[in-house]
Amino acid sequence: MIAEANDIKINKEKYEKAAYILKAVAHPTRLAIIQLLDIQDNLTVNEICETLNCEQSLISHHLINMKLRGILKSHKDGLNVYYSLKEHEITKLLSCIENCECNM
Amino acid sequence: MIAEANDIKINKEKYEKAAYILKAVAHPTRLAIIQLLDIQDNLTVNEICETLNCEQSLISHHLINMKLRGILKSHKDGLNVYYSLKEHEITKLLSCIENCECNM
DNA sequence: TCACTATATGAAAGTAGTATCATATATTTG
DNA sequence: CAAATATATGATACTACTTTCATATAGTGA
Repeated sequence: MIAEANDIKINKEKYEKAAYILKAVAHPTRLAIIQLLDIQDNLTVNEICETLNCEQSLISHHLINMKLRGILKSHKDGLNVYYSLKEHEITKLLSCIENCECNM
Repeated sequence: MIAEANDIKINKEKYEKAAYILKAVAHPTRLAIIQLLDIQDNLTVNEICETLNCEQSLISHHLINMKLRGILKSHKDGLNVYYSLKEHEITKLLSCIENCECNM
């Protein structure tokens, strides 16, 4: 067994947490939402739907799920609910993948 | 519609590719495999199984899938198949997520 | 060649994620 | 209060992913 192998077992929980976040992001529409909210904070559900040309209910499911996982935050004002990234840091996932040659 | 919105539509293919890679990685065992191979190249299937305390066939499925997606590479020598990361760059995904506060 | 080991394969079962639709809730305006 | 609008919810169907198991393949050494 290699040197740091034990660390890897111990880090099981770390990998579970990371996978939980990665799963929430590993979807084309979700990535588009993240990119969109990186460019501009506080977009309404409708604005996101229109921009991505996607049905309201589906976008709502995506948004709520990502909020649940701590990727997005939202606040309500009147009829509208405004969504933003909780951390712009998350967009680095995308650039990280773009820098990888693995998808060639 | 906001300024760069068209770019986001145009980048649809980019998001699909990125999601394809992210999906391959968004699993605790796969993350552990990646971390393991980051520490040490050229591990056999059995070494990985033993270290992660996981069944051979399951690990094999994971490895083959990640190889298919260009995340891993392998070469055979005798009975053994040695797997490595195709790009160590991919491990930055993990550190990127760790730096995010989203999973708190 | 036979037995042994390492890995891969493929089917089946189990589980999780995604899309769709109909409808509920909440807010605003007339 | 009724109508209109924005968003959320929940059930269902659909699709994709994961695990398990039995077995195949391929290489090694007696």
